[in-house]
Amino acid sequence: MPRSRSIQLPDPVGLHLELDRSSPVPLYFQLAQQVEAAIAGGSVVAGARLPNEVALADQLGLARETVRQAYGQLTDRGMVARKRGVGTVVMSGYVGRSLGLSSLYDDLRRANQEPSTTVLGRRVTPAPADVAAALQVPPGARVLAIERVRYAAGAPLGLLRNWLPETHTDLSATELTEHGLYELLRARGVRLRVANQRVGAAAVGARDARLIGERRGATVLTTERTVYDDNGRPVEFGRDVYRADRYYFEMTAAVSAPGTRSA
Amino acid sequence: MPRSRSIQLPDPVGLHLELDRSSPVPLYFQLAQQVEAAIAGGSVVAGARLPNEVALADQLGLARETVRQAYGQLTDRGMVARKRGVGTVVMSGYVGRSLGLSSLYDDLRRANQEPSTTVLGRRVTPAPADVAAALQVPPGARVLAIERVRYAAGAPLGLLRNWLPETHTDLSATELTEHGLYELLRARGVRLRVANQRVGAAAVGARDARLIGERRGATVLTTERTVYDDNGRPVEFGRDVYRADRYYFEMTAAVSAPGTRSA
DNA sequence: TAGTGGTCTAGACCACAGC
DNA sequence: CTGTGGTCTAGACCACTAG
Repeated sequence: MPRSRSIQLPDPVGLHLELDRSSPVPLYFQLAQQVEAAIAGGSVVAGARLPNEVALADQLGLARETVRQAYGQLTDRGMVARKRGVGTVVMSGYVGRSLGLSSLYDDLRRANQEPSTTVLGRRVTPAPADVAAALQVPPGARVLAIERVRYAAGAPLGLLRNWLPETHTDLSATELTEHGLYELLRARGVRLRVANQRVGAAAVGARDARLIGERRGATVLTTERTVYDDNGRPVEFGRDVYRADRYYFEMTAAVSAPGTRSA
Repeated sequence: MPRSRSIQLPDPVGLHLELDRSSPVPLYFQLAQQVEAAIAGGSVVAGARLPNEVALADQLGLARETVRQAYGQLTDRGMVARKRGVGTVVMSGYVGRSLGLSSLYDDLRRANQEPSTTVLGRRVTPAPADVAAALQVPPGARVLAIERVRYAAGAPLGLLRNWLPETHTDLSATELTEHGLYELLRARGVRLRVANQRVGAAAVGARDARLIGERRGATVLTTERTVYDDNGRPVEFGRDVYRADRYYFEMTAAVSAPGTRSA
């Protein structure tokens, strides 16, 4: 039985962490980011134990709750699992790409797939009934309808159709060609909060097929999505169609239950 | 009619909440559940403002952080949005069904669709290479392979194929007919923590088509999934095939960023 | 029994929104 | 300015796991 300073079997991992107390970025967030980077970067292996809360709080001069908040964030994202009496362990199988509000554009860019976009159409038009319902505007209200094709590695990946309420009818085709839609909205001060998405499969129609370089009737992945801002107002409704041979969704879900604090 | 206190425009909603301090269920969790029930039950409408933290903490005799933890949980699930200087507002468009570890079985039961299951096969077999990799066992290791068809409203919905590591090779066909797989695992003390899932679309093969009452080549929604327990060990690998005309995935995602605390 | 996370408290100060 | 949530502290006590 080892006395004071010797370490046990699954020894806590060594991390060099540096917090900037003068930064506007919250301390718990800085900490979470750095630990996440260590995990994603491979410098902390799956199965490794992270330092316990008390020790880490002490080492960093933080309160224990602050460390817990950071660790809790990693728990929510499924990067680590925590158990009483045991510790905080790095999960295996983390794919990193939970279904956030990052657009496909962001995803691909991250994967160095060099995505590009062609804007097929951009016009202000009266909202069809289903779009109006999703955007919570009166049927026939002016909305911006956008149609784009996304390419990756030079070949078409999917067809993106978006509708935006009147507030953003001034988005230009140029902007849309060069930036992701959510990126543009964020730049305009829109704070995206929640997305509801429905993912299904279908046989593609003739026109859509042509646009994405498929045969009519080919299998495609379809999504329908409404995104809300922090006022709870719908800011985008989208219907996308992806080539099944070139795209899939990947997501990570972590359970939440008592004993599985969110922070 | 309440007191003659003059309220502002979007007045905080009235909730009758009761906490049981002697319960083993954490206070923040009880609170979150009750508020969620009020929202889901429609007694609190989208756009309504919830009581502010300080007032609610005072009313319930809780510390503010405890109330924050409850509200934070609702924020994570996309049910409410919170803004400094404004308050906590119930989001519209909440579908309730974020991609947790609930099985399709659970989902359908919740929707009163009366699901049923037929176990087509259940055998212990050497793990194929891909399954072994996902379950992190040596290729050829003994695993339990299950094949089931899920029915809803009397018609086949999808084909479920699961592989479990040696620990649970004793699950019986009877059990699997009567209970969801995750339900059975939980009953055995397995604590599911994280799932990685990949959703795609494909044209169904001849054998699978027959099993789900489709024509060969019909469009199906496919998923591939690994579920991990709280030790970070894989406890299930699954490949499912759903009829595209009868099933889709629906999920809610909430953004996380500083200023959007997880709790 | 010792080590770990889980819950909860009672404060403090700050940042942002809206009047 | 006031009201709201966002962050942080420094404790306390409890519950679970492992040796």
